[in-house]
Amino acid sequence: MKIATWNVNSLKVRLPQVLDWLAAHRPDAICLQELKLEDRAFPESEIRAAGYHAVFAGQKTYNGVAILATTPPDDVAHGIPGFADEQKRLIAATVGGLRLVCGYFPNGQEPGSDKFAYKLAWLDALTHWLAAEALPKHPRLVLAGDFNIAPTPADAHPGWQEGILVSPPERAAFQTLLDLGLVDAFRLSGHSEPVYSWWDYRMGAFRRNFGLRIDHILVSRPLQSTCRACAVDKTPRKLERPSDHAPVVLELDV
DNA sequence: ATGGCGCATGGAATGCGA
Repeated sequence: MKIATWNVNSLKVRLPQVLDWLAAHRPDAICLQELKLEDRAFPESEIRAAGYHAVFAGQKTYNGVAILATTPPDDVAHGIPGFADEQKRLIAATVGGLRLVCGYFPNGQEPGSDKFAYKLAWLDALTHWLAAEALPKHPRLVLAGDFNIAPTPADAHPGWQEGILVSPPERAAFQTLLDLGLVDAFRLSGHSEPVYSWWDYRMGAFRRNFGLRIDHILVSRPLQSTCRACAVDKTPRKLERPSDHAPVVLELDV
C-alpha cells in the first residue's frame, strides 16, 4: 500500500498538479491539507474521474483537509472529539484496513502568541484523543499531514534553529506523540543528506534548500515492521505555481 | 533570512502562512 500526504496550499489552484501527481504515482490514499475552499467548491467530480473517492472538511479561505483513496473511505470522522474548533484541521477514515488520520496542525505564528497557545492546545487535544480513543480502537493507525513542527535539528536548515516550528514546546509535543507508540516513518531509514518538505516562496528558499521537514507520516507500532520506504518527492515543488510543500510518500507492505 | 512570495478576499489593500 502506498500512502501520501501533501499540503497543496489551495486545491483550486493546485488541482491540475494534484491530478497529474496522482496519475503518475497512484497512491492508494493521499491526505491533503490547506484546501482553502468550501465543501460545495470541492472538485469531487474531477477527483472521481481520476479514480479516487474523496472525503473532506473544508471552509472558506483557510485550512481544510481531505482524504482521497482508490477505495471508498469508511467510518469518516471530522475534528478532534471534545475539542471545540471552527477550523477544519482534522479528518479521519478507514482505508484498506488502516485508520488514516489527516491533520493540518496549527502554524502557531510565534512562540508566546495566542496562536501558539492554540497550537499547543490543539496538539494536547490530539494527543489525548489518540491515546484514549483512536489508538485503542484502531491499532493500525497512520497519522499524516502538515505537522508544522520540524522534530529535530536535522529537520531544519542550519539557519532556522530557533523560533516557530522548531521551538522546544513544539518539539516536546511531537515527542509526546511518539511516546504514544507512533513512529516517524521517515526516520526508519537512514538519510545522509538533509531532507525537507517545505520551502518558503520568498528569497529563493527552494533553490538554496532553505527548508524544513514539517510534513510527516507517523505509523502505530503494529505497522512499523511493514514500512518499506518513506520519501519526500521534491518534483512538484519545481513546477510553475507550486505549493510551498512537497508530497511525502510512504510504502507499506500491507 | 521575514523585507522580498503566493493565496484568498474582493475588486485595493490586507491577513495569513511557515
